[in-house]
Amino acid sequence: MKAKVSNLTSLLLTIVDNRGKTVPISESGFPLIATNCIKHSSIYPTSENVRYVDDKTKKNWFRAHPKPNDIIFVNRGTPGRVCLVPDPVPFCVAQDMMGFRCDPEKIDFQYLFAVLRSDYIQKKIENFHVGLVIPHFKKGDLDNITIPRLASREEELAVGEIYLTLSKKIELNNCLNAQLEAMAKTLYDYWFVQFDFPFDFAQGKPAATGKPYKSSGGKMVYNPELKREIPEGWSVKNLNNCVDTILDHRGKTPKKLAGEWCNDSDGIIAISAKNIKNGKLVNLDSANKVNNELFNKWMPDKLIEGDILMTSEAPAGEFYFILGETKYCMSQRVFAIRANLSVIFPSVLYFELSKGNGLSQILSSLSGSTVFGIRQDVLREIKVLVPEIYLQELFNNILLPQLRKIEVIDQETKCLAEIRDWLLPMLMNGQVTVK
DNA sequence: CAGCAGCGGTCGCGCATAAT
DNA sequence: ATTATGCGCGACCGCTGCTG
Repeated sequence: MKAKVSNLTSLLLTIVDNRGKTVPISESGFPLIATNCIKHSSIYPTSENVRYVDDKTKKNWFRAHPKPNDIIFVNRGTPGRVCLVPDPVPFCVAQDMMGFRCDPEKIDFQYLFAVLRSDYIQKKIENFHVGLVIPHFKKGDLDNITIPRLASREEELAVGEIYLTLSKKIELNNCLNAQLEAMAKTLYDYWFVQFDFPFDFAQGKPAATGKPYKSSGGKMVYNPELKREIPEGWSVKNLNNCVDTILDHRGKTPKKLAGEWCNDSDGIIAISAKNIKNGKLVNLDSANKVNNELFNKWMPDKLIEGDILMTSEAPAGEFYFILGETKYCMSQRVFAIRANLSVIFPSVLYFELSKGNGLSQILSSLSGSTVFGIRQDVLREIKVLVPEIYLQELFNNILLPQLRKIEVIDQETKCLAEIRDWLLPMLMNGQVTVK
């Protein structure tokens, strides 16, 4: 039986298109999103690097604005990436993308959205790339994109809804984690930046049930190294004096170790700077891998729980706290900082470096001509605020379970995404049907 | 010879303009 | 006016070759 297909353009009522002209930007106003906001990791556009347009521009400048449930399609850069437009519409769209409005008589947007995100369509779109330097998808080629159709609109809607339900659960998880992370940061700020950690003044020591230290008049002492007051009894040390070791395998390549990258699914992931972003490991699918033999040669000293991964350049100063899975190979541009447990808890050091006094020092210590980075000897000189050990323990007891929970939720999210992307093609070709 | 700093090249993005 | 593509830059990537 010949599979049913529809021409993409025949399914659309309108195409919102503001390509070819540059939107006048203002300091504030209504958000304007660019192609970098359209990612398959999110149903709706993200708001990274958003710019703004004023009211007048919003009203008069655009040819058209997207409406809720339109599908935003990227034309240039990574052509074919799509996101849905939420209700109400919280942005205008800049150049290099188009908004598809489905004809409800002909197709449900949920289904078209899922299909457009499938590997099948994404690969098709790749074949139409033009442009010598930057891949570009021509509007005219939309006519060449055919959308596979199922036996009935009900089935199509069900497929679209499965895709969206899984995607929404993934977003919910991400949202939950963002909140957990924000809570952790708030606690850190409250205790170690504002110094309002709980303190039992009668006993003269930190206690979970105590009063906020600084605002209750706890004694502060001026510290010349940090150039500000810190609680009495705390110290400031060079990072060098807070670590057991700093693992550094930058510059190692498989060739040098008489091996090669291995693409087996059971290979060990080699993490480079590009894989660490905002406290998470990212894009691990595209990371290089090594086999066990090479791994042992490369990393005689393995990573352990509590190690802090930090990028050294391009960009410098991204962090990841290792919990749970530790079997990673350290590739280019990554240090692993291992806390000296008699001085500082790893969780405290992680927050101090990535959120507290560390990051600004790291960023101001960068050097280099083409690529900016930090040298290991400079990194070791970074000043670290070391709280009283008992307070560190209190903090760690609260934070560690929370960080673990975040890790577990991230794993679940990853799993859901795998299921979704594995299921979609089978739903599309009718191998699996929804009843 | 191992460790590691940083170089040269590519990619993708925002924007502008050439082509139609 | 609309559509296609060139330009320049910063982010990023893999690797080379210097140095102790």
